[in-house]
Amino acid sequence: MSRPPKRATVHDIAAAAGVSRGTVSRVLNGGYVSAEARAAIEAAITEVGYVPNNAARALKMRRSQAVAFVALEPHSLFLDDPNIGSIMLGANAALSLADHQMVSLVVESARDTERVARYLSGGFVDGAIVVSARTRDPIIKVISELALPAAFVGHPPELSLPFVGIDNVGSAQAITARLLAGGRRRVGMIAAALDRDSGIDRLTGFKTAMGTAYDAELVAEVPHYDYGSGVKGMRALLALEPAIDGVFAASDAIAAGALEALREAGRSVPGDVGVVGFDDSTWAVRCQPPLSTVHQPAKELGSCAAQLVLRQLQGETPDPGGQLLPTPIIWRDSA
Amino acid sequence: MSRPPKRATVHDIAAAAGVSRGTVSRVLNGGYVSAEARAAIEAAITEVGYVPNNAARALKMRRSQAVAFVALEPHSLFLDDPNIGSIMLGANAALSLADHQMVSLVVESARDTERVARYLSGGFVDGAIVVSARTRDPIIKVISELALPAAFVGHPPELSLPFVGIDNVGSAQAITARLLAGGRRRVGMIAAALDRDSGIDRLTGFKTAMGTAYDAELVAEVPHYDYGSGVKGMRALLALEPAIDGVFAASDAIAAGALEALREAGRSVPGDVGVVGFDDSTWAVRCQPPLSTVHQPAKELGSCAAQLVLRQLQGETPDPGGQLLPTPIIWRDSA
DNA sequence: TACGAATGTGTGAACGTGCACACAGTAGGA
DNA sequence: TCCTACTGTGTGCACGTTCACACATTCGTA
Repeated sequence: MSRPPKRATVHDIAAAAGVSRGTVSRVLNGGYVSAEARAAIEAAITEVGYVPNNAARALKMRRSQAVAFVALEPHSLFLDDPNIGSIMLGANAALSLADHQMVSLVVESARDTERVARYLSGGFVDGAIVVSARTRDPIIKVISELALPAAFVGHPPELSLPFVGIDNVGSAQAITARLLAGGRRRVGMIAAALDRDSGIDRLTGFKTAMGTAYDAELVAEVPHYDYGSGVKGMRALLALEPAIDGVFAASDAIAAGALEALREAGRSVPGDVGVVGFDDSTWAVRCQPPLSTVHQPAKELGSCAAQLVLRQLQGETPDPGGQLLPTPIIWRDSA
Repeated sequence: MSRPPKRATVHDIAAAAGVSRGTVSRVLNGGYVSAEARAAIEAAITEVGYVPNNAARALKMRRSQAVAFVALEPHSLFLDDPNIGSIMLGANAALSLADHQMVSLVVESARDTERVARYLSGGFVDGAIVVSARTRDPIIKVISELALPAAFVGHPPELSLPFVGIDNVGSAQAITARLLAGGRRRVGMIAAALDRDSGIDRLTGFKTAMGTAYDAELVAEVPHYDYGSGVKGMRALLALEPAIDGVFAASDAIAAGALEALREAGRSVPGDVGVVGFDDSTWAVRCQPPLSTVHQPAKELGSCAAQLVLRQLQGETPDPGGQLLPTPIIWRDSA
């Protein structure tokens, strides 16, 4: 193992400028410094090529000015979820404004879990934004034990931890209601990810909107929010109820798959069957016909989560209730 | 600003176990320790709830066991590029095996550039993987000035820095050649991102394959690798040359857009027009018909870049020539 | 007996930073 | 004149860790 080359420190600056370390520190961090001393030190800084050592600063200050963005289940997140990129960019923008560095950590294997837990607890970050946490994930335990300032995107796994999310129940209910208002009689749902709260909540919203018309037979359960699941789910629904005339898909990707299955079966959309999705992702506009769907404010989710962490960093005790962002319904041609 | 709560240190362990700091350190890092002392210390560790302080360790060791994954231009990267997720996961897997933490940094604004440069130079990371670098990006300057062990995914912006990529020229040439072998006469290209080397190289490969049949008129230039650009590009080509019977799209997303424009124009694929893409992303299989395309080994690109950094961390001087990964052609139905 | 090697433990220093404190000089008001 | 306030600078210590070194004990062997 080779050690990195030695770099200039405040001592070197002080020696080059003919002052003491303290004065250099005051130039860097503010304080009473004479004009001559300041000029000499600033010249010395560029001369010796000084870059501050974050590790030393973090050790002394107990602050790293960095916030982790922890992506659990990144495999499905990065490959299927259309929102993760926007959430990250939203969080980064908010942290950037507060001069904090966002560092994304990916937890894929058990090995990752342990290492990330060490990383979070080791003083390299001041707080964490956690996406896609499942209840009882080991990372959550680490965060609450360390009392690390944190915010969750999505439903809170522990009631005491702050989070930001969307009202999956209400949104699902609203878009289903609008589908029904169009005069549809036999309306089904392709429900996905029923091991996640988002999946469960969307199903709950659907049930609520359907009321007495709800028929458990007309719910096709699929594992993931992806295109392939949509194709399979729609085929299953068509086999079960050929007279189906409306479908709420738990995601846009599923809806796109459903359109494909409907095309196979020779049904027209929205003529024979109305289809609505969820997410307002790139899928929605590229489908034929474009999807009516629920808009997810992904960027805002990211920036709100970042704000939640930043506020804790400033000593505020966060509102434990969490925060739900509005989700406008986008009406296009598919229903 | 509230300070985080005080946490247990090696001193606390030593006090609890009735030994000295040195012995605790030997338990943690290896060395001669008696069985009793070891047992007492291990009990004390769990008792006081000790977690090592990375900042202090990094300061002393001049090693953080972390490698940065720097995403430049994340806006287009995270929203348009289908490969970035796989590249990240590949890099993370390789780093994870070597017990290194991957930390992703996003550079979107000028403010980010400066902060990330500080972060990279501050001792929080031992090396960096850089994706989507443009020549003369300020980050590149920082990396080469600091002599930070680094690897680039994509073409090298400086010839002296190691990189891993694919042979864009050769791949574009190969798939165009196979398109021509099918008997197509009037073959065009939708070329994108001509300010990036990948975009330029794919165009060069196309020209080479076309040889004397190359007609600059039949190249539609579009800004990005996305769906919308594909629709516009194909419309332009159709307007220019209604008899066009083959198209090489610079990405799968563009190819998908081209299919849409062809459907609008009432052309059948692959009957009237053959279409090939690039990337082998999720677009390729969800299109109707599925796309013939060039497979990008995204996961391998990530893991190779990680290896390149890890090897430098172990003192090897890297092969400055870079490394090109094979890109198999996937033949489906679109041509 | 004496010596070196192997095993086990404690102490001091250092990594680079920021801050509390001490100290010096000047100015202003009671 | 003395006390206080303000400006400017230097010194020592602490953050939590690792490592070199010193020291102690046991054992095998010349």
